[in-house]
Amino acid sequence: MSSEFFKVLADETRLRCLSLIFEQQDICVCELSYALYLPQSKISRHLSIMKLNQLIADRRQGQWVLYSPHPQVSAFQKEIIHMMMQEYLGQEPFKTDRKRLQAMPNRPALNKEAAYV
Amino acid sequence: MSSEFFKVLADETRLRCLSLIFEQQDICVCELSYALYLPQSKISRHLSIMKLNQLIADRRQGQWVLYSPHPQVSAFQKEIIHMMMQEYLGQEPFKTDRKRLQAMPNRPALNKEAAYV
DNA sequence: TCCGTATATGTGGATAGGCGCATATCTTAT
DNA sequence: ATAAGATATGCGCCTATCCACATATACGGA
Repeated sequence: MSSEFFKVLADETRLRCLSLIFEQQDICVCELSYALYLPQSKISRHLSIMKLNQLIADRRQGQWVLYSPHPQVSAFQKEIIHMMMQEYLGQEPFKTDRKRLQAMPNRPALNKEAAYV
Repeated sequence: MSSEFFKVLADETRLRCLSLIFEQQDICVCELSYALYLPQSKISRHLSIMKLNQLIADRRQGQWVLYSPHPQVSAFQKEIIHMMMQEYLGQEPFKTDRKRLQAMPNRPALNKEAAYV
């Protein structure tokens, strides 16, 4: 169905998560939950929808599950996601999401290189 | 809400109508209904959603109501709509919609210049 | 092994969205 | 005035979607 992709984008929580994932490349659920200030279960469910639709991929990194852009996102989808980011990153609630993430103490994903050792 | 625009795009019937409207500039409900082979009431309702969201505008032309791209569609929205068209026009059901429209007998909008006289 | 942290998911409830059918309104032609 | 075509919308139904809360599972450290 041609509208599937847009259905995935038709929720603000998903747009907020998606933009952080495409920015950070690797980010875990608790970071998203902290940045968006929303319950973990809500974040997790939206991530699973985007994962089912092949927009994002996940891999376990010890205690955490890191989410990243799916390697098979089409050029079309990538372009739209980037345009969406260009349009919205300067606005609320996207701006505050970034402020909160920056201010998060002990961000797990920042230690992901260390975790490889 | 940042996801409003994508909500409007999250329905295949609306994408099919929208692409015809942006292609034809002026098209009436019965033409869309004929091209998409869907009940008039269904088309009409989806048009009203897109009109509410300022993606399309309508004006009465005698017996018909002609729909066209809304003059205040943002650059962002316009780009996404054009990318959507580039992505989908080569596919079904978009292709068949165009075939049916081309084959429609007595297309009202084709006489719109005559109607001005 | 036991605990704390991180994540996913079952469940039920509330709401939104889409649909078909019938009907009201508007316009033109007879 | 009446009829026919074009369009919008009220209504009820059904399904999808979103949510909060609780719970299950997985992992790492003590």
